Amino acid sequence: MYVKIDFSSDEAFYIQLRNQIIYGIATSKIQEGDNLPSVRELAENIGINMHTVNKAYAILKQEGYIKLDRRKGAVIAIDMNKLQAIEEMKENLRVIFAKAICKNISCEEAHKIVDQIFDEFERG
Amino acid sequence: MYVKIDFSSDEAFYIQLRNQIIYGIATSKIQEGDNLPSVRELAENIGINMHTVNKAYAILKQEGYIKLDRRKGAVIAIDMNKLQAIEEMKENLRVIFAKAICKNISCEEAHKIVDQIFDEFERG
DNA sequence: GTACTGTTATATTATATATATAACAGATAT
DNA sequence: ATATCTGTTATATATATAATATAACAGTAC
Repeated sequence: MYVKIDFSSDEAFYIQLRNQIIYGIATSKIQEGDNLPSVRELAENIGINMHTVNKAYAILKQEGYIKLDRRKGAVIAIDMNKLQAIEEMKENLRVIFAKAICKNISCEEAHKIVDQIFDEFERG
Repeated sequence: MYVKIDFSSDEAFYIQLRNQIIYGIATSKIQEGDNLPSVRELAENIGINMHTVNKAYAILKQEGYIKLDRRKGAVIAIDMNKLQAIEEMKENLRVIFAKAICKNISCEEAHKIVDQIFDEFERG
């Protein structure tokens, strides 16, 4: 599970880090029960501050992707509240597909792209 | 075309405003050639600062949703660069569907939700 | 001229981001 | 017991972004 931060990106480090860990779970590079590096170790590896990693972990915990174990540290543990996850997904998709409609992207084209992305993740 | 800002939201005012104008275009409440209210007028109506509205307009212009006419002010004018729009859409969808896969939402379920959202916009 | 556009400049306040140093409580191994 | 590892909390600082305020500018229109 390699993590790379784009220091020239306008996206906050802790958001980039959170997304990459979510990508790791989606592509099965890390899975339920696996433990993440400690905040200090990961911060050292990436070259960012410990508190920035800690913020990413805190958000992943709050969003239901990890749990924190005093012994093992941060452990992948998906909170499977599908209804809630679907509602949040819908809200995010509305903005994206509103843009798509403005740019004349059809529902069929959107479906093709959805398949493409799911394929990407399933192939790792 | 009514615009409402959620003052308690953690989303920036100018982002909320931009999104609502995009929703307006996607639902055909406003269309190609229509002009938006002036920055001062809209700011007054919503109860926010002129510069915040101006920022939203500047972004909408940069993203290819409006053009600025010295005479008419801001006018809806979609820049139809589909390839670019599709690439941007893909990038945004990756994060959302990575989350979906973590939360055990299937590709089929995603497709259903896509249809739902496109329906919402087409019905207005 | 007067009134309307978006735009720019300058300044201020508040919040978010990222860093740094330090300490704490619980777990673990030596 | 001591040392070492967890996440967590506290405090402080620097920087960037967001939102506001007041003011002016260059076109356009009546």
